[in-house]
Formats: sequence, structure tokens, C-alpha cells
Amino acid sequence: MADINSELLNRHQAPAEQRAGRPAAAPQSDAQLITFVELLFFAYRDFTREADAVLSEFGLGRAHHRVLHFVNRHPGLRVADVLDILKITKQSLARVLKQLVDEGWIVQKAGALDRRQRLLYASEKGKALSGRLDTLQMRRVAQALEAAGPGNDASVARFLFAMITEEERTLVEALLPGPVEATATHRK
Amino acid sequence: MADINSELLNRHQAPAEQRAGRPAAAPQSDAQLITFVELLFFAYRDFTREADAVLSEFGLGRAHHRVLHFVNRHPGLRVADVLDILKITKQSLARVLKQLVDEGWIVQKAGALDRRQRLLYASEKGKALSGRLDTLQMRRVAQALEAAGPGNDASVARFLFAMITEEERTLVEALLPGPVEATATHRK
DNA sequence: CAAATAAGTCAACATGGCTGACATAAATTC
DNA sequence: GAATTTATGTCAGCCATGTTGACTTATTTG
Repeated sequence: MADINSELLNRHQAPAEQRAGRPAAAPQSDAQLITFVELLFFAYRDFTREADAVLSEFGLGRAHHRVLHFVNRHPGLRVADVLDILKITKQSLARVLKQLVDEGWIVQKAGALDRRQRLLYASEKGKALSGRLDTLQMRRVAQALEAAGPGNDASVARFLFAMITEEERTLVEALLPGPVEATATHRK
Repeated sequence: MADINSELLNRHQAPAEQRAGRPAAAPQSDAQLITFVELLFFAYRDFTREADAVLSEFGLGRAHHRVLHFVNRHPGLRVADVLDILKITKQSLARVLKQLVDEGWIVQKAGALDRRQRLLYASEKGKALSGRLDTLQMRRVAQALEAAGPGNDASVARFLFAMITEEERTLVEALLPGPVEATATHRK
């Protein structure tokens, strides 16, 4: 892995303007947009790292984390809700959910109104683990928001929110702790 | 999936202040930080969707995309470089790289100085596919940057960059088309 | 009561990670 | 020049997590 840095440091690409026929009036050059594409990959790659390491101590994976997280944040979530949030199939969910229930991270209760429903709740143990993982990820995010600069939280939130497929945005907004526009603490 | 919206819309959680003993001076409330954690999940989930769909038309997956992308962007990349960028094992890479080479998306040339090296280049066909996928993802990013607000590009870039594990940042910066601080077109 | 719905389950398969062990060719070092 | 290190490839197998399709059970609803 020796000299990847030295090799690459002198390889910054030519400006997009001298590439395909794109007017200079474009809001972003291709090179700038590619920067964001690549940053998203790297950011997400590392975003999940610490949590994955903790999870593996308990014989759990990222899939378990996602289920536990949303169940913990939304007590009483139905199985169908989780499927809709994660966009995975019932069978994929079944595998990880079964383990989470068998090992006591999540408990199921029949719905009071509709007894076909299995409402999901994090157990004390589940809450503790979910909280621990949340702490790791919140710490990383907090640090990154600081780097973004004070007063820029809402911009970052709007960016991430707009990355979501349009049809999904109302569901996501309903799931979030609060409206996307209210993520700024320092300024509006 | 009927009533997830109505169920959830009234479930916004109590402010973090009335939770564990955290001073009010904290730069971000827990709820706000969780918002970013969740937004990252949803944003990335959808970020990869369109590209995955195109890739599957060609019998390729996300792993192929990542290799092809970085090889296309950095012609002459060595196998060891790709491993270091993607943080996967040689055997994982071998599987997808073999297919990319066998099917003519990527070509290998022995290094001129060190003939043990297999320098990787995207073929014309590979460049075309990579470009097509880049276009999809750049379009999505451009739209999201617009939503973030003009002049906020650099903030978003700094946020994403700071999400990367510290030790990896110099390598990533070397790979990007330009310095992270130069992502703003409208203002500094 | 019939039909629709919520959830669970079985079987099989694909993708993309992983480990460990070993092979080959070329470069480097002694 | 022989020995070692390095860059890459490869075999074999395992694991996690996604997929499809078909079918069951309990319960609610029309």
C-alpha cells in the first residue's frame, strides 16, 4: 500500500469545463458533483464502522441494528411498518427479527385493537444497546456538524433529506424526531 | 402499510432535555443528532437505488460499481490501491474484478516499472457505463445541493468529509477531484 | 360466512463480505 | 546469484443479508 498517496496526489483531474459540451453556467461542475458522490461513499462507509464493531461483540449485524434502532425509537411499531421503513422483504426481516426476539432484545405484544398485529418494543436490554450505538453515531455526527460550521446544520439536513427519493420523504419526515427545518440550533 | 403515516405523525418524541442528565449547553440536542443519523441512513439507501437498478441490467452489482468507478476516475490504479480505497479483502475484490475484466469493462496492463503490478483501466465500454452511473448520481446530488441552498455546498462537503475516520482523510482528499474546501461555486 | 389482512414459515438462491492457505512472478536485499 | 519480500491470483469454505415464490394461521372485515 506504500505509495498510493504520492501516486495520487498529482492526479487531480482537469476541470470539467474542458470535458463534454456542458455550458459554464451549470451550477456545479462535474468534478465538484463527483466529489459529493465519493464523499457520500466514504462517509457512509465510516459512519457504520464503530457500530458494526460493537454489534459483532453480541453476534449481531447491521441489519439487526436497523431494526432495533427504529423499534426503540418508535415503540409499538408493527412488522409491516418496519418493512416499509427499511425497504426489505418480510423474509429478510424475519431472520433478524427472530434472533432479536429470541435473544430478548425486542419483545412482541399482540395489538390491543387488532390482535393479528405484533407490536414491537425494545426490552431494557435492547434499549441499552440501541442507546449505546446511538451515542457512538451521534458523537460522530456532532463532530461532523461542528466541522461543517456553526449555523450550517439546517443546510446539511436539507441536503440529506433531498437525497431521499421524493415519494419517501413524507414517511421519513414523519419518522424523524422533528421537522427537517428545525435542525438548526444556532440560527434559522 | 396502510396507516403508518397517521400512526407516526403524532409520535414526535419529547425533547432530549427531559431525558438523561445532559447540560442544556450541548451544541445539539439528542433528537437533532438522531435526525442526522437517520437521514444518513435514508439518504444512502436511496442514493444507491438508481445505480443498482442500472447495474442489474448488466448482471453487475454495487461492488462492481465501486471498483469500476474508482478505476475509471483513476486510470492505472493498482489492485492494492483499490483494496485500500474500498477496505475490502483481496478475495472479495478478486471476485468482482475478475468478472469486470472477463466481460471487458476493465483492462489490466502490467506496470512499466514494476511488472508485478496489474494496472487497471476502464475500457471504452467501462467508461461509458461508469459515466452513465455517474450522471445518475451527480444529478441526484446536484438536486440535493440545490435544496441545501446556494452557497452551502462547502458546508455539506465539510460535513461529509468530517464523517470520514480521521486516519483516512488524507487518502480520501488525495482521491477527490479537488480539495474539499473548493466545492463551493457560488461563495467561499 | 367469505374474503382480505397481518404475520410467520419453508425452501432455494444471489451477492458480497470474511478467513486461511497456498502459488507464481518479479523485485529487492544480502 | 540465492534468499527474501512484494504484488497478485486462486482455491475452498463460511457468514450475513438481500431476493422470490408458495403456503399456513389467526384475525378482522365486508
